[in-house]
Amino acid sequence: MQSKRRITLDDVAREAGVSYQTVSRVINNHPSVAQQTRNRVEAVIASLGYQPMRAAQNLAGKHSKTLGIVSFGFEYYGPSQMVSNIEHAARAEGYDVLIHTRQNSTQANVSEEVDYFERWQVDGVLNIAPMPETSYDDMSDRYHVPVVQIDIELGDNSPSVVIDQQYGTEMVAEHLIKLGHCRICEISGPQNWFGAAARHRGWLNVLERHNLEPGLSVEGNWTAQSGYLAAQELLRQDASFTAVVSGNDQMALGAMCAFREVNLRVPEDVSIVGFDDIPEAAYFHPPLTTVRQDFAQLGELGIQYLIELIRDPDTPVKQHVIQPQMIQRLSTAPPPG
Amino acid sequence: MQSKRRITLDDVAREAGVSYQTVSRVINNHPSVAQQTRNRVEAVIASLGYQPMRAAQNLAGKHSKTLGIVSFGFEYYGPSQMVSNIEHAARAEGYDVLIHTRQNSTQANVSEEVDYFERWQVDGVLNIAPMPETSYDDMSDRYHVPVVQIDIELGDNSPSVVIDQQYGTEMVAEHLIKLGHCRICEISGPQNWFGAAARHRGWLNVLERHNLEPGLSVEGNWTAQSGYLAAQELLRQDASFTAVVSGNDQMALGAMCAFREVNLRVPEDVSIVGFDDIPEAAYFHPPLTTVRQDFAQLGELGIQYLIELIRDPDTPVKQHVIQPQMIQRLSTAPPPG
DNA sequence: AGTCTCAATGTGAGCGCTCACATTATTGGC
DNA sequence: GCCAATAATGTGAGCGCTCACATTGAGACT
Repeated sequence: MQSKRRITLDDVAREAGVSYQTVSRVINNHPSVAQQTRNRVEAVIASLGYQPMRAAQNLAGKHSKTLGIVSFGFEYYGPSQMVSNIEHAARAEGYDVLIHTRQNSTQANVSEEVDYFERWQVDGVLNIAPMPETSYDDMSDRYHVPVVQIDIELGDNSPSVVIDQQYGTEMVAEHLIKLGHCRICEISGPQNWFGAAARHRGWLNVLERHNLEPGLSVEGNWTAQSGYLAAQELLRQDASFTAVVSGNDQMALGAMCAFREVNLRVPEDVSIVGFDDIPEAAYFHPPLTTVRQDFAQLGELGIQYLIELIRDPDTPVKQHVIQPQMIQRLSTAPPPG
Repeated sequence: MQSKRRITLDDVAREAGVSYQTVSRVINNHPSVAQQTRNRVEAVIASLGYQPMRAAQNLAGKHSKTLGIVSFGFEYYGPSQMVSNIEHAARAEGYDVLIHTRQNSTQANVSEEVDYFERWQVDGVLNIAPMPETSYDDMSDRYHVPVVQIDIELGDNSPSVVIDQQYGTEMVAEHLIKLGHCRICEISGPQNWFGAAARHRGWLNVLERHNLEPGLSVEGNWTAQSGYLAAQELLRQDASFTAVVSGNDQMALGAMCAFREVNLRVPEDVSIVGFDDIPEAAYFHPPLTTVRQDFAQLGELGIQYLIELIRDPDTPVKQHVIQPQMIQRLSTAPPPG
C-alpha cells in the first residue's frame, strides 16, 4: 500500500485545465459554471476518484453541512427509532450527521455536548430531550446554531417536534371505558420523562372526564421487569381493578406475566393496553392493544424544520405535533361479570 | 447574540504570554512543557472557554482521533447493542466517533462508506458486518486505515471480533437432548447472515453428534411475525417434533404464539429455545430459555483491537472470539410421554 | 461604434491548527 | 569553569479548501 499523496482540488484543476476555484464551484454546485466546463471537471473528478476533504472545507467555509444529533442511547425503543429515522432524513437532505450519545443526563453533560458540537462546527443540532435534564432551556448564548428538540414536553415553546402522547393514552383509555371498564389502574413510565408524564395525564384526564375515580398508579422504569413488579404491587394493594393502562409495551408484557402467575386471565379478567406498538406486541399472549407512533415522520419533520432554521434563522418558532394512532388487539375486552 | 470571533490558539497564547505552539502542546498533552506553564495555559483555556477546532486540527495534523463505525441500523437488537457499546468504548479511549448507517447492503454501498470515512479522515474503521455483502474482503487498497470487523464470519482471517454463535446453539441443543428430545426442529434466521448460518450449523452439529435425524428447518427473517409463520409451516409439514430451536428470541415469541393457537402447550407439548436474551425474554409466556451474548465486551474488544492496529499497523491479524452463555428458563422441559 | 450589462472564470488571502525545525535556558560531567 | 547533552520554548511553513474580489469575454442596449 503505497501512501500516494492525497488528490486535491489543484490536481483536478490542472488535469481539467481550469482554475482550482472552478473545481470548487463544480463540487459546490455553484450556478455560474458553463455546462461544458462542469462536465469536463466532473469527468476528471470521477476518473481521479477525488474526494473533497471535509476538514479543509469546514475550516475554510462558513458552514459544514453537518448536523449534530444528541441521542438518548439505544436501550429504549422510541429514542433509538428516532435516531435512526433522523439520520436517514438528514442524509437524504445532503447533511452529514454527528451522533453524540448522552452518557447520563446531567446538566453538566449538556454543556459537554455543546462543546463537542462546537468543536465540530455543526450547522444545527437536533436534541432528543425526553426529560428535563436533557433539554436545553436557553442555549442561544452558548450555541451559535439553531437547535430543534425532539420528544420534549408538549407545549414547550422552543423549536420542537413532538408526538401527542397524552392523546395516545386518552384514546386507549376511552376505548377501555367504552368497553365498560370503570376501575382502571395504571403502570406509568418514569415520571421525569415528559412522555411518561403526558401519558399519565392522559389517563387521569379521561377518568376525570367520565367522573371516574382514578385507580392506583404505580411507576415503572419502562422495562418488562418493572412492569412485572408494578403489577404485583397493584395486586397487593387493590385487586379490584378490571383494566390496566401501561406506559409502554414492555411493561405491559411484564404485567401480563404477573397476572398469569396469579391466574388472572387477560382479557377475560383484566384488560391491558400498552404504548409504542413494538414489533413484538402483536405476538404477545394475548396480542396487545396499544398506541403506534410515527417515528419516521418525527425524524423527517425534525430535520426539515432544522434545515429551515439553518437557511433562515427567522423562521418562526413553533412546536410541530404529531398524532399517534390506536392499534386494537385482543388484550382488551369488556370487564368480567 | 453577537457573533463574536471564535477564540483561537493565538488568543490563548497571547493571554498566557506564551507562543501558540506551547498552547498546542498543552492541549495535545505533549510531555515537554513545564508543569508551571501548563497550569497557566490550562487556566487561560478554561477562563476563555477555548475549544480546539477539529477541522483545523484534522487538516493540519496527521491523525484525526476519530473512528468510523459502519452500523447496521437499529431495527435489530444485536447490531444496535453493538453500536451503542462501541461508541462508549471509543469515547472512553478519547476518540470521537462517526456513525454511518448502512442503507442497504450492496457492494456499491461499501464503496460509499469508504468514501465517506475517507472524506472525514478517520484513523480507523469498525465495520459491523453480519453478512457477506457488508464485509470488506480486501479493502487495503482503498482504505488507508486499519479496519476491524465485528460480527463477521467465524473463522474469517481479517482483524475481527466475533461471538461464537455456533457454540451458543450447541449449548441449547445439547440441553434439549439431555432433557430427552430427539425430534428437534429449527426456525432459523436468514441464512445470508453469518450469525444465522452459524446458529444453524450448531443445531445440525449437535444432532449429528448424537446420531439424530435433523428435523425440519424453516427460515425466518428475525421478526416475531416470521417466527409465527415459520411455526405454522412447521406444524403443517410435520407435527411430530417435541422441540424447536429458534434463531432468536423474537421468532421464538412468534412461534409460541402460533403453537398456542393450535393448543400446543410450551413446554409441556413442545419445548423452545431462543437466542439473544433480549430483556423481554424473561417475561414471555413461558419465560424463554435462550443464549446471552456479551455485546459490551464485543464493543470494547473491537475498539481496543482497532486502536492497537492504529498505533502499530504490524499488530498481528487475529480473530477474537467471545463465548456466549446459556440462560435456562421455563420454555424447556422433557418431551411429553 | 461605444458603453453597459452579465455570465464565466481567475487571483489573493486566510481559516486555525500541527509539523519539522531552530533557538534558548538549564543541567551535569570532568 | 567549560562543553555537551537535555529540557523548554519559539519560528516558518503549509495542510486543502472557500471567501471576497478582480478580471475577462461576449451579447444587448442606446
